[in-house]
Amino acid sequence: MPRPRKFDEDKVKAALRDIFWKHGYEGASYSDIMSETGLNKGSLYASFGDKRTLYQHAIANYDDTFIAPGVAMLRDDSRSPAARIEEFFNALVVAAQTSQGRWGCLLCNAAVDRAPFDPDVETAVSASFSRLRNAIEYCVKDTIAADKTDLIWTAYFGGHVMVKAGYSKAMLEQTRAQVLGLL
Amino acid sequence: MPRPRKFDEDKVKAALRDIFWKHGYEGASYSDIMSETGLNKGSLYASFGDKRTLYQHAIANYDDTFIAPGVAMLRDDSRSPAARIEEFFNALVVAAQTSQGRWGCLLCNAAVDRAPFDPDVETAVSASFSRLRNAIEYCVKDTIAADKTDLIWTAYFGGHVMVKAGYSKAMLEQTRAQVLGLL
DNA sequence: ACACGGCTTGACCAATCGTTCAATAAACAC
DNA sequence: GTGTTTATTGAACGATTGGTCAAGCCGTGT
Repeated sequence: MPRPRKFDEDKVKAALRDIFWKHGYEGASYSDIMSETGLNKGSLYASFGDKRTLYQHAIANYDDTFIAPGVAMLRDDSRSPAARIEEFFNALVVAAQTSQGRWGCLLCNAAVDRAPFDPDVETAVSASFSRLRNAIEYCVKDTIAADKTDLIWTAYFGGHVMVKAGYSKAMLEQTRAQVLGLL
Repeated sequence: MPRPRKFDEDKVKAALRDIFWKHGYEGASYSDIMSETGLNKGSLYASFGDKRTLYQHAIANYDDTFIAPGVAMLRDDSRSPAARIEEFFNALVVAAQTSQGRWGCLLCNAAVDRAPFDPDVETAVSASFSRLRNAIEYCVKDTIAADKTDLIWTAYFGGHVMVKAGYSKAMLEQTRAQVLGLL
């Protein structure tokens, strides 16, 4: 049998996610990728493929790590819809005051800087977006904001743009309050 | 007296705006810039400066051409607030069905892919963003949505993210309708 | 102990990146 | 026409880009 790999595949994928999250697709170079993953190009190509494929792994890992739990939280009927939406928008407030938060949302970044040039990215991003939309729809379906799913949904991603533009925690708290005012 | 320039400065700036709008900062190469502006590198450097400066010209031109008229429209008291907000969000619906619309919003793109790495971009983008926010605030100040300025504002830019992610006209019409439902 | 075969390494590739610059072209003042 | 001054040109720069590959390493099954 062959020599086994000496790296942890999940750790490498998490590193890839963080690199592209922070630098964007074009902004992430192989020297960044090599130093952050601890692998060199040969191993990266042999194990994962080219840069486009690395980026797809990053998006998939982001979806697993951040989007899926968010969807589950929004669909958790044991808490009130308002509490769930509040927690959802808390992510924006927290993002505005942490350095990692300033990376924004990887899906949002991918939609802006990569989706127009890579159909696979467009497919993956819009799939995650839609899953989140459906979770919001489910969460608010029995409230007076039942007909405001898309508004809440787009405001959330707009908030991530504001975070990247440098707006403060206070501004995002206002947005959160106004969303909560809908229900 | 010196030899006069043989290019139209405004046309070059408009070309710069379109190039960065379409390709992003890192995605726009000098071969793109040269072919679209009709100038070669030497002239570009002599007349405008380095790539960072070219990008600033692009943002300034976008602000003049698209943001300033939008601000004026939102502040035009001769029409109803609802009509003005509707026209404002029409831009998203139109964007979703035209190829140029798929470029998204240059400010939004700049916030995502460049603001975190260039303080001058962050300053310019957040200034334009805030001008738009204030115009929305002015527009809705005497309506029942007077306390929903930030929600409308973030939803607008979130909508541009959705356009880049490939969502259809129908989806953005829904968002527009839900925004109009606020007032 | 030995040989097999995938894993890892680092040098190497052509292409392109943003930038610079010396040489040439051209319009004005005289 | 001549001289001055700036605009334009295109070649060249070093650095870096994403990608390849042959050589050696090393855990495994026999």
